[in-house]
Amino acid sequence: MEPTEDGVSRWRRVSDLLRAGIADGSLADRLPPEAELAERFAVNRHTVRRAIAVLARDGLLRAEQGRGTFVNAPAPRLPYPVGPRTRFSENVLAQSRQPGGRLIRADRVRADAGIARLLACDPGAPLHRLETLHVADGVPLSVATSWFSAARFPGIVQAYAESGSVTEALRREGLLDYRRRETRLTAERLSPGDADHLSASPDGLVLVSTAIDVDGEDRPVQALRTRFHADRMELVFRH
Amino acid sequence: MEPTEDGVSRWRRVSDLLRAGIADGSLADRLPPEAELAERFAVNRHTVRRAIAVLARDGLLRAEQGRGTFVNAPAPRLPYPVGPRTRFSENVLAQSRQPGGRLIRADRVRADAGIARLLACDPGAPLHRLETLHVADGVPLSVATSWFSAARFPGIVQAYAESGSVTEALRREGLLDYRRRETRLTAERLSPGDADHLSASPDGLVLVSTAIDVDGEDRPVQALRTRFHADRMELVFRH
DNA sequence: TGCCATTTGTTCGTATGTATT
DNA sequence: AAATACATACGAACAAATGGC
Repeated sequence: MEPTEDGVSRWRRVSDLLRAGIADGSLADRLPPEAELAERFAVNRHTVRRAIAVLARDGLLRAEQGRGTFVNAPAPRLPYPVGPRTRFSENVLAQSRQPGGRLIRADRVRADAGIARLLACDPGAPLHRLETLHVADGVPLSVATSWFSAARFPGIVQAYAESGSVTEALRREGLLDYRRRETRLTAERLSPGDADHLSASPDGLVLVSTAIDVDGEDRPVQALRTRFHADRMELVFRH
Repeated sequence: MEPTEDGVSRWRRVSDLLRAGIADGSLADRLPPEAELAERFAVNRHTVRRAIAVLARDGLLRAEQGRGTFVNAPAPRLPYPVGPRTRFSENVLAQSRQPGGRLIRADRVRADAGIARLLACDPGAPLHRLETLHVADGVPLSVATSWFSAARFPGIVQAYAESGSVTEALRREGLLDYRRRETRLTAERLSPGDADHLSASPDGLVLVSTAIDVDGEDRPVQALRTRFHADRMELVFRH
């Protein structure tokens, strides 16, 4: 028997092919019978069945005995406007959904070179680092890591934990208003930890936004690295 | 002993973890010794060695007997500012690189529902569809599909083929200026065709931008779906 | 109604690849 | 190098549900 040359098992490869076919619409509505798929992918029907089982567990497919296997329509992506005054709660409420969030982790770190440049502080400066999860109607949409000056915002962790909102936490720390200065975007694969928090398949994709928020004097107050689940939302920029 | 429950062999998982660590910078410059990595990932040293061998073959790592294993620095991402007046050539020139582009394909199509909504035209309206490739210093950065009204811009294909620039082609068709109204962003895996045009590995990622350009009277002139190679550039939004 | 083709669900057995001891 | 345990893959047969005639 031929080995799995690239370290990925056959059922997994078939599963990925099916997932891609569903995503690009070439497999619409109803899947061909297992026997036909087995022939098409040159694998045993067991292998096809295992691939289907995984996708069914993820909610993409639904197998009905005697009838066939069907493609579940995916939820549409939630539009997420990004601008100078982006606020997660407002964006979610604007779509008639219930926003929510929770603190995953908080710790104190020292600024590395990259963060120091973003926050315009000295490398090694003490920072609060927060890992937060953001949900709409109970569905996880994004995970964010944010860095704040520990000197300027000593109680930010406590304030966030109590209020569940960055805007409100900063207000309690004396900052009445802030705005987004810059957003940089790339795409990445989900890290295992993020996949866990987002209740997502580990081979999903995220839009990674690295952003700087500044106060009224244009001084950075927050560095932010947000991983948006690419299947669940799309970022919208109005120019 | 934990099995490979998810269909991916252990050396492959370790390989992916190392690749991710290299990508996000948590494994910089020099790798820890194999024995330490084996302990960290809770696998045998043989497994770590196999994982490293794969990455070394791909050029990400370089193992030197008796010294250690080192990370080869990847090319940095090209920053690509996006705003109301985004022009590919200007962005590339601003990074001291030589912009270029070529027409991959051009044909006439009829507007489907989605494009009709974007272009504010009737479904079924005749359109020119252009598939274009954009490069900097000979490195492919993005592939774009754009749609233009065939009635309003009858010679757009010819004009683009001759000038290699959308701005210039529209000018020849009588449109002196245009601007970006909206950009929507998601992330996807590379399609096989795009991977080919971008000279990229077929499991690479793209940032997918769906945008509308409008004329002085705010009427849509171009619908645009651009796939930016996520490893080669990052989109920058100033707010 | 019953019959039959189709399709998914289940259970054997057997062989091979993978990771560790 | 050998032994062990587990995961993956294939083949064959049969059971159970569905739908058309």
